[in-house]
Amino acid sequence: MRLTTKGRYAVTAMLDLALHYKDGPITLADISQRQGISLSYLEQLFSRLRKQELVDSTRGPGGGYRLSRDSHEIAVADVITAVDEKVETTRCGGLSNCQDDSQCLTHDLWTELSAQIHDFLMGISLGNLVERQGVQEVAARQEKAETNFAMAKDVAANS
Amino acid sequence: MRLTTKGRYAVTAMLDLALHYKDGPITLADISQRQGISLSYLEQLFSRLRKQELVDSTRGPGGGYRLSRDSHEIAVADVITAVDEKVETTRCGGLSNCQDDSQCLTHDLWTELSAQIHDFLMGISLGNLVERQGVQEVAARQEKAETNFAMAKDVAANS
DNA sequence: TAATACTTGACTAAAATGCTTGGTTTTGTT
DNA sequence: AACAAAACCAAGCATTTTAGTCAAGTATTA
Repeated sequence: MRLTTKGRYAVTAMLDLALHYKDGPITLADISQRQGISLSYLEQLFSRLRKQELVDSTRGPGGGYRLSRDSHEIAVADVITAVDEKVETTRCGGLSNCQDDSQCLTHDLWTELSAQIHDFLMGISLGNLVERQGVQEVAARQEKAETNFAMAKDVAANS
Repeated sequence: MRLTTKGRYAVTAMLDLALHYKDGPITLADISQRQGISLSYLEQLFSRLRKQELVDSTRGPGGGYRLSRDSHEIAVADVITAVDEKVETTRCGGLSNCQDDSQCLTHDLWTELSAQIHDFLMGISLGNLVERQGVQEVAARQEKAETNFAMAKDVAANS
């Protein structure tokens, strides 16, 4: 399980789809504009996302992409593994060409940790994030308002 | 919070240190041989680990590295952030140069997810992993013993 | 039939990766 | 004092990955 900017772009784009689910098919041009990701890079990402059947595409005018299933049925881990091609993580190939016990030991430890991270991300769905945001949005607005207020006070004090 | 091969190398090396904690200072040459990581790459990684005060070094013959504190006091997240230099993750700089609400929304969502991953990895210490392995090691040995026994029986049966 | 939208592939600049080489210090041992 | 084992440092380098661009398509439908 890797976690790079590539995966972040994919997750961000998928979240955009989840947020605009009701608006029918979403064009990549829309996502590109909203999220500041280049159109052709999105095309690459969505090619993989479609092959993994995470999104459905509609061609022609009025077409675009939409999530293939409910946002609660798509885990963050699904999105990340879809765009990150497999990299051979184990140097010993998972079998018995290890040099000594120590090597296998730490490899096992890493494998276990990696599995835990994967499980963790499997437990978080796109819908999950969007929902949580719905709740926090209010709090965030309030906090922002407070900050703005504090800053305004500072400005006033320094003038 | 990124999660790349670089971080994996660092965690693997630190786990090696944790496992050989009793053997006094561990040389990078030892880790290099055991874990199959090049010496100079380890030097780069440990330069950062030392600056973050995750390891103590001793120079001269008989020297080497050891964990700066108990393996339970070092989180996996500590190790990963030590070797991964900061990358600007937010396109809008965290402030108000976002184009519209949608952009900020998904950025917030990603930030939240990233924070969750970080928290998760903060909750896992090196000692934690080693302990868990300690439990599994016995099981592995037993399984191995059983296999050896079965193989010995086969050999006996075929003679 | 033209516009819209998706597909494919070749290409690229920049960054990251993993390593090499060639040192310099520091320090225990002989 | 000489030596060797180690940490430390820095420049450079080949390869891969990233994050795109560009161009030339194909499919769909107003």
